[in-house]
Amino acid sequence: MMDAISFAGALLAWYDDQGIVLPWRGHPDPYAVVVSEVMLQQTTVTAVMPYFARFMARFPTPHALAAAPLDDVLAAWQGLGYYRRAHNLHKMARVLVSEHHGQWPTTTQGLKALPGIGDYTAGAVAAMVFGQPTLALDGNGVRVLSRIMGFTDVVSPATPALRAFATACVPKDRPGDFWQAVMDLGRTTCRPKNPACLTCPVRDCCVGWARGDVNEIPRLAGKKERPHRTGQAFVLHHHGHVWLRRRPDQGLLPRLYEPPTFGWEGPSTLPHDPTFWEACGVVRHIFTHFSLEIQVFSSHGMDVPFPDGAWHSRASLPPLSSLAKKILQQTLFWVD
DNA sequence: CATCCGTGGAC
DNA sequence: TGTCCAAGGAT
Repeated sequence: MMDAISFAGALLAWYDDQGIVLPWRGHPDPYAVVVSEVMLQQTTVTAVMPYFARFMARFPTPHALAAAPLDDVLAAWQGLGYYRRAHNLHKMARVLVSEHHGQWPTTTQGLKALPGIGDYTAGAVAAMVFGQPTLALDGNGVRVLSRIMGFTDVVSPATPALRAFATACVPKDRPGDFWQAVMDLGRTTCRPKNPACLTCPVRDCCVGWARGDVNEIPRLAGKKERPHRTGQAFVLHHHGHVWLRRRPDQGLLPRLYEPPTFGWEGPSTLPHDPTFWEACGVVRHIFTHFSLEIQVFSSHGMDVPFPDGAWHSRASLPPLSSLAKKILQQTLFWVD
């Protein structure tokens, strides 16, 4: 496995030379690393940056997070997506305080037992915070390592050949830096599309580059096609107030608020005839597993027209999804 | 193991 | 405009 050793050495040399600084790097506090890792799940560094800064200012410690109302956490998360992460992070803080005396587990098994921490995040925290030579295979790790190996089969973090090569790569003395270097290389150079092989610091170790089939690697499992849904939304606003209801605890956009919507989450009948409302056009939104087109209707000063929900002041709106904000903006209701 | 979970940016 | 995709996890 001399290839693995020389690859890791060249990658770390590049990492030291690049000196890419990120706000959650070099933190002695595991909490900052955990928060950043959870935010970074399926989310770009660019998108995470402002959220991380605000979140750490608002909830500086696990104790502060555990003591905060869930609605405050959701408000800090709104717009970032995958809201179950916010629920899990809040739950994680409470478990840490109540069951671990605020002490972080230091093993991958212990970390993985916490809500919101899976295989990747447990390995990443164990390596970056506690210096353990664990595997932290995410999308970057799979892409970078499979290209270096020239591995042309369908691949995932569970693929034995990939895990074997990764194990041979991880330097016992700098496992955290190694995985962060893999992330940096994967984001800046070994990108999914248009990889910058000409300036790659580990080109000489790369079987895919030598063979010229980097763009065919990795071969990922096929994705499902996205169905289309349609529905309606009714927006009431009056004197700087808007009628909102809270979504259920589980499922899509859990516990976020929205104007009443119908027809796109299963069978439902319209409580009002849209004919007598003001049509405000449509809002389109793309979720991971379906696309959505909502017809938006608005009316002013009506009596309480929906069984659930309440008026909310524009000055202190509850946590809203990006979809809810789009719908409100469609009626020229000022949000954000 | 397949499905469900957001969002915005790049091309 | 459509498509892909980004430091995944829970069920």
